[in-house]
Amino acid sequence: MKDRLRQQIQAALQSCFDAGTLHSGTVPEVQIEVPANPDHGDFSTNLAMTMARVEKKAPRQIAEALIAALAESSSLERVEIAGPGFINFTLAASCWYEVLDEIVLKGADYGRSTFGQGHKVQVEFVSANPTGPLHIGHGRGAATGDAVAAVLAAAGYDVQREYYINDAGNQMRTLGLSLLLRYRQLLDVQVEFPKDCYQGEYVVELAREVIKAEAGRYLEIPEEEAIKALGRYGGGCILEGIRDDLEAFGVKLDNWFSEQGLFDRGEVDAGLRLLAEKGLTYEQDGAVWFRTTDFGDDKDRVLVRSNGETTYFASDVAYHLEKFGRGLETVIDVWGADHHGYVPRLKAVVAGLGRAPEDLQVILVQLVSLLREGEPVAMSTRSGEFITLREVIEEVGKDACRFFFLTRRADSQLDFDLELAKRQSNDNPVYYVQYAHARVCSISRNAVEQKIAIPEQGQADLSTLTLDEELALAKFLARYPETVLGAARNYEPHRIVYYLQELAAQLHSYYNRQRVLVDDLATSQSRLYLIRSVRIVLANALNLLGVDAPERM
RNA sequence: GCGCGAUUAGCUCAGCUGGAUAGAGCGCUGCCCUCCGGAGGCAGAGGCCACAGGUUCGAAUCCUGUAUCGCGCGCCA
Repeated sequence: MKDRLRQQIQAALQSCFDAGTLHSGTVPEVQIEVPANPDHGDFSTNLAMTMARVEKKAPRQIAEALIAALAESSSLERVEIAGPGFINFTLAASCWYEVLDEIVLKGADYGRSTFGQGHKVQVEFVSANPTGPLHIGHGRGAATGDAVAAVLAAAGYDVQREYYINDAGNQMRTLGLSLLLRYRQLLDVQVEFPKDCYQGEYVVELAREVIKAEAGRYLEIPEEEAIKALGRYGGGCILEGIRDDLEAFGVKLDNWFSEQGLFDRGEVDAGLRLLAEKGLTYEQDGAVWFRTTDFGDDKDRVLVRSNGETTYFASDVAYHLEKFGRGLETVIDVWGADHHGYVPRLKAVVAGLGRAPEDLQVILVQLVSLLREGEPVAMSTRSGEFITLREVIEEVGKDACRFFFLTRRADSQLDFDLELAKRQSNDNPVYYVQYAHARVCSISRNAVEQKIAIPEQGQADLSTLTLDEELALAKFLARYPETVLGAARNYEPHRIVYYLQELAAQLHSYYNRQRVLVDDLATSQSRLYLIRSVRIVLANALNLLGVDAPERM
């Protein structure tokens, strides 16, 4: 709708140039927006004001010339100049009826676009170390990454969802050691359990399983060997648990990428060599450094420690080299906000690899504070008393959990109240939105019972949809595709959440004011057609968030 | 100390990349079920968009400075 109007305006502009009523000759970008105030029409443009300078003419004069040149069009009901020089357009109702036909025609595809067609992007998210179960913060990262990926896919991008498994660093040794120590304790060997080992109860449980399966075998073999084996075993078990949790959370990854694999294939060495060849590294104090300061970082970073071990950062060089080697054009990493200091150095990596820094996008996800009836729920990773994602899913359900995680922009802190998330009332936005969907389904069921046929695509006589709130609904539905696109381009899935809440509100309001099923058959049918469109958009939007659209609740 | 991010209604937050009279939910006040699901709706009160400058036709939005808060600053991952 907006695009069509834009073309009309551009054509009018061109004919103004041809006729000499305007003479700057350059067609600027035509910005069209939906005015906040409905009295200002369906769309408005500030074109006359932005052109005032080059045209050396008053905005209103420019606007008049433009309007005069606008081709006669049945779709434009009213065009007027307002305020300092806005041009406001009001479209005929028939335009909005077409939107409904389009929605019903496209169904689940309504809202999808080809904007990103041909572009390969990857969203890497969660990527929690396999040293402990996923906690609530990982859950927010998962919901965010998954929704960003979904929104990008809807915008036409070719999207991969990936989990990077940190299975190569020191933390795997620490896990092995923690496991071995718990194992010894369970077998009545007196040992001290150091602070920097993993404190969580899950380590004890893992140790118990090891005993069940292999009894006291690890008491006999050399310590380092036992640590290694147990680290590998424990990491594998924990990763399985993570997979299960993500599945329960409705997150499907396309790829699980192992850091260890980078070493096994020699890609870490290859990455280091590449940087060296480019002259981006140097040796100092026995360590190898990357000149990240050349690319705006605060200080240079170590790739290879003086003891010969590579750093996590070296793995990341290899990993991102590998990613771009796959033909990905944009790589999106979703991180906890406490890692924000890491952004400049990874941007430096990307630049050092010869890519534009924008080819790497980092989405920082802020902390989640867990509340219960407004009171903070204590959690501390250090003592091992954290709330796992699994527990929260089991308590409040996948849908409420995902929805709440996405109600705020990623980089703002989130208070997540468990009791509120479970409540089944209008305090709770998840139910509010899902209920709108269920309500529409319920009305449709009643229609079927009353033998009122819901019109097929294109078969509805919509001229009975004359009420303001009906046209407002259609207009709002028309904005869904651009909402999806905006969410994709900005990596901001919360825009979908706000859209949903607004759409649900309009639907509930309409429901309370008007009956859908009335005595007049034509009116009933056109209204059924309208709410059918609403249902489609609600379902599509919820689907992007990974939240179910129930027919009954 | 340096860097990053924030600051919008009593509370929690949006604000469509610079537009017209700044919005929503919660909370508060008062209403609406002879009605397709009240898990709902309507109305009201509530604002110096942290502060001070600047950019321009126009600023919550962009720039500079100040204040306050959060986070980060290892040859850890």
